Formats: sequence, structure tokens, C-alpha cells
Amino acid sequence: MNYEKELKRLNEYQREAVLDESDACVVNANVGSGKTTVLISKIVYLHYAKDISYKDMIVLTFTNKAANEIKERLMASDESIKAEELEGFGTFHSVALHLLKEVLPIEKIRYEKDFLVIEPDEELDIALQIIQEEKLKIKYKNRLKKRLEQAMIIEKEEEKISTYDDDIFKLAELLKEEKIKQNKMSFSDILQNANLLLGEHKIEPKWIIIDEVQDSDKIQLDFIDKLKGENTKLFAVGDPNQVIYSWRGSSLNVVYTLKHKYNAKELSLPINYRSSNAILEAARCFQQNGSLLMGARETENKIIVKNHYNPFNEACYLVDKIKEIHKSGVPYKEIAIFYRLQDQSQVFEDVFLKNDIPFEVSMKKTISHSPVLNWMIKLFRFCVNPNDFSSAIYVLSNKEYGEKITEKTARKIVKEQNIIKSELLEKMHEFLNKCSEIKIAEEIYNYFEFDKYIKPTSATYIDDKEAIDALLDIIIEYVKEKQMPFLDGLREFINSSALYGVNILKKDISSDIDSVKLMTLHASKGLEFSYVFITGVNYGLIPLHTRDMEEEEEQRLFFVGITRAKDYLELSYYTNPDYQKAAPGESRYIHMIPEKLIQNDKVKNNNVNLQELKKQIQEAKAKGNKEEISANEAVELPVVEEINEASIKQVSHKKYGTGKVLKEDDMMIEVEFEKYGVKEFIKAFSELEFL
DNA sequence: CGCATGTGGATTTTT
DNA sequence: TCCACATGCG
Repeated sequence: MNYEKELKRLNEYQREAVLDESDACVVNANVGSGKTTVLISKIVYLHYAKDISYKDMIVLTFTNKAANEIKERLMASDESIKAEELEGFGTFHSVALHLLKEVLPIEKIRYEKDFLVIEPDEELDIALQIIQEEKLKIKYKNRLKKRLEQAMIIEKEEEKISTYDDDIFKLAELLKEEKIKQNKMSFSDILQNANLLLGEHKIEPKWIIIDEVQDSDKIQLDFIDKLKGENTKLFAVGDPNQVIYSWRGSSLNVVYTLKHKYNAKELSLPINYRSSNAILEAARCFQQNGSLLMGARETENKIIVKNHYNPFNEACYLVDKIKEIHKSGVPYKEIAIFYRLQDQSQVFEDVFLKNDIPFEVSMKKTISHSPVLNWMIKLFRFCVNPNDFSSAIYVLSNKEYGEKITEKTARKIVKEQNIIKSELLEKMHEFLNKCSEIKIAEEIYNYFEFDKYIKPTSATYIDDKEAIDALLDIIIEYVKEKQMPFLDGLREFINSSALYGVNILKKDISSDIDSVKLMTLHASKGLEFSYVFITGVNYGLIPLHTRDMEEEEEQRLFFVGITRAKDYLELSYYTNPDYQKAAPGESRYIHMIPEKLIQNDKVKNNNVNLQELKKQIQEAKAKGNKEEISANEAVELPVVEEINEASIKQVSHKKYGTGKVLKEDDMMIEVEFEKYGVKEFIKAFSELEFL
């Protein structure tokens, strides 16, 4: 094995991390510093130099993508690895799932080995059914999910008093019982139950290696802690500058916590191999963590700052720009466009489609996003598990597909197993006996006579049929690959599809496809591109303001976006944004970048697209919009746009009339109105018009 | 059913 | 801030 050769290729910091032997070690890995390379080298080094079997290592990541990348790169570097040796390699959830299925004494918590994993929606369905059956009094059912989550956290009996005087705690308990009865676990149950059992039943691997630790939440940290034995060594890699998911529970000081809890040694990987100097220098302006960020590349390319009249104009500009870049020999896949909000992609999609620019939008669409497939999966769920009443009721009483009977009758016939009343229920019951000989997808389709239940007359019929065919093919292939009897294969497929999501609706977003990538700043984490356009760097949009937002996180998000760029970075803002949240003018973040790094391509006479303007005006009129824009005013707007920071801003409010701005920051604005006195507004919500 | 009052969400997303 | 939605009373 040539791991020694690999080691020589690393820089001194990387090598130190790989060779480190402390009981616990946290590596502060900067953006683009070869974090994955270090992880893989570490694993290979431990295996070959320290003679540690892959089976004695647990390697944890947060996404399947990251897990697959590690596994693939490992298998590529060492052909002797067998897939089953890497069972401890994967996401937190998949490793916990594996432990529950194969190692831990799951019967102690009254589950059976063949339990199913359910998605949040299904858990909610079960909860709603319990409410109905037990006639519970639950208020605010529209917020049920959140309320249940909160109820679960409270453990002390005496504190279990509902704020709304209803049965929420009783429901939480019944739900827990019902899930055990139906042998189902939600995503969070997987980790929680694993934690519960690991307290008694020790695994004690020799090494625990964690990627992107900064994203861990409390349960995940607990999982690490429970997994770790006396002699287990810990190696964690992460970057405190890339914490952009604290809103979904990752604690901010994970690195600090680990350091103190396990007395961990702290190392760092300071050298960035990805970006050009100007990009790195700009990125440093948004770095909060004081760690060193060193560049390794000589190229000096300025950062472009541009303004556009509105998103539509920008999309048109980008079409030309992308074509120009592509002509110069850059493949489309090296170009990416980032934005803050999902909605912002629409304009780009429309304009690119019209102008033949190949593109992909990064949005996860899996089975649960397709109503038919969702329905069909529930159908199979009941087929393989006849106790799964909730799925059967869903299948029979769905409003789009199936027999469309009322929920009440559906519940009745399912409970009574009254197959005479429902042909579809009979088919599902009989499927167990008839499916053993199934070899091709068509047999399943014909057995159920799906045409009957998805209706050839409906508008979505063609898409639905295609989706069903695709899923059936995938199932058949899956079963063939596993070399299992059809029923076992189907059961396992349904079990895993919930956790891994099968990409049926979306073409592979693999970087092989040569297309421009459109995504939110959040989705860009972990990727890199030669050309990066960050759009809508507007006042009010980046940073996006809400009441309890942590400003710092928005800065880190912008940092992540900037550091995706290898060679070319263009920031743009709108002078007349269509989005409600955005105010005209550039974000404060643009001023945080030193001017010497910036090439300001401010367009004075914006070539306003007249046709688009006309359309907008017509739309505005059609809506009976209060702010009637006359064609003249609108055309003048981009020229009028001149931000005069020094002068006192005059504003008008639809209720309070005109007034002058007293105080203004990113969040709040204070205005003294002529007739109403001083009022304070949260900027993102105030409909103030700047005069 | 109509109306007054109460409540919290607004944005990002993985398993 | 402003909106949607749920609740509860008459």
C-alpha cells in the first residue's frame, strides 16, 4: 500500500493531523484546505500503519453525499476494501440504524428488528389518527408537529402542564406507544433509541472519526459520547466559520465543547488551495473565528460588483455573460449562481430555458414530493405489513388516487378487514400470496390495475404513470441486486427508501452533467466552482433580517458563498428588486470588502428592458395596484437611483404619511412623521417608500 | 355562521 | 409589522 507516498503529498499541517495520536483531536479545517483528503489519509494511515481494521472505525458524516464521497475515495485508493467492512461508515442516522438493526438489543425497548423508518409526515398522520380515535382535545393542530416536539423535550412529570389546557402530553405518550406497536421509528427516534441502548450496551470502536463536527446537535453529540468507550480515540474535523445551520439545532461551540469534554488537542489546516488571493482576502472580512486563513495561489483577479435594474434584467445579462464564458472554453458545470431565497431561482430558470442555457436547480425532490409515489409507497407499506392500518387508510381515502372513499368508512373497513367492501384492499391483502413470482415491473402494474386508480383522464396521468413505472423498475432492480425473495426485497426497499430518498423526479445532480448550477447559499456548502455569481446582495436580502436572527450566521453564510469561488467572483444587487424583502441598493456586506479588491461595474444607464417594463406596468394595473407606475417614472428610476448617504432620507407610509428618518440600521428604522410623531419599524416589514 | 380575540411566523434544510 | 389561521362566544 502506498500510503507513505500519499503522506508525502500532504502539507505539514495536514500531515500533523493525520499522524496525530492523541486520545481526542479536533481539527479546525478552513475552507478548501483539503479536509476530506486528511480524513481519508487518516483512515488509510490507521488501517495500514496502525493495523486497525476498518470494522473498528466509526466514520460519521451529516449527509449521504459526504458519506458516499468518503467511501468512494477510499475504495478507489484501496481496491481490497469490501463494502461490508465499511458498515460503520455513514451518516449519523445510517450508522445508528445499522446498530439498531444488527447489533443492539432492540427488544429491550420493545421494538422488533424489522422495524420501519417513517418520514415526519407519516408520524403526523399517526398522531392525527390517535387524536381522532382517543377523542383527545388538542388545540392548534396546524402547529401539531412543533407542539409535539416541544412536548417530547419535557421529561419531568410535574412540568407536564399544557399551556393551552389540552391533551398534548397524553398524545405524546400515546404516539410513542403507537410507534412501538406499529414497529416504526422516525428519524429522530433512530438516534434517540440508539443512544438509549448504547448506555447499556457498549460498542467501543477503536476510533471515531467525524466530518463537519460543527453541524452536530445535542443528540448527535450524545451519540458520539455513548459510542465512545474508555479506549476509543476521537478524531473530528470541522470549521466554526461554516456554521450555517444553527437554526435547526447545531450548537455553536461544538469545537469548544469537544475540546473541554475530552480534553482534545486542537490542530488546524490553514492553507486554502481553492480560491484566488482576492477572493480569500474578501472572505477574511467575514471570518469571525480568528483562525489563520492562508492562500496558496498567486492569481490576482478582482471581485466584480455589479448592479442590475431587476432580477429579470440580471437574468438576461447572465445569459450573455455565461455564453461568453462558455465560449472561452469553460464548461458550464464550472459556473454557479447563488441566491439567498429559494424563490429567487424562478426568474433564472425561465430566462435560461428560453435562451438554451443548460442548468440545474439544486432542490431535493424525492418520493415524498410526488403525490402518486407517496400514495404507492403507502400501498406497498400495507402490503408488506398488514398491521399498518394508517397506511391502508391513507391509500383508500386519498383524495387523488385509489378508491377515494371517506376516511371514516376507510377506517371501518380496514379495521374489520372487510375486503368485500373494497377491491383495492382485497388486492393489497392478496399481494402477499401472489407476489412471490414477480419478475418484471409490468406484473405489479397489471396486478393492481393502477390505471383504474390513477385515472387516464386526469391531467397528471402521463406524469403519474411515468413516475410509477420508474419506481417499479427501481424496486425490481433493487430486489434483483440483493438476490432476495421479492417480498423481503420490497420490505427492505421501503425501509431504506424513507431514509435515503430515491431520486426519481430529479436527474442526477452529479457534477458530470455539464450545466450551470443554481442554488441557495445554504446549498452551496461543500461545493466549489471556477465562476461564482452571488445575486441579490441587496439591502434587506443579504443579510436577511428577521426578529430573532443572529446576524453572525448570515455573515458566515456569505463567507461560505464567497469561498466557493475558485477564480472568478461576481456580486450583484438590484436597484429595483421585485422581491418584497429586498430594498433597493447594495448590501452593507459589499462595503465590508476593501475597495482595492473590487472592480465596480456600476451600470449608470441601465439598459432597461422595455418590454419587460411594459409587462410589469400592465400587471400592476391589472392588479389595481395602489402604486401606479407610469411608464415615464419607471424608466427614469434606474437613473434616479443615487444613494446619498449624507442627506436626510424622506419616507412615506401609507397610513402615517410622510416623515424623515431619524435612525436606521439593518434591522430597525425610526421615522418622525409629520402628523403622527416618532414611529419605529422593523425594516423587513415596514412598507416604507423612500422618497 | 359572523365576529372578536389569541397566537406565532416570516428565511435557510438533512436524515 | 402584518398576516393567516385557530379558537370561542353569541
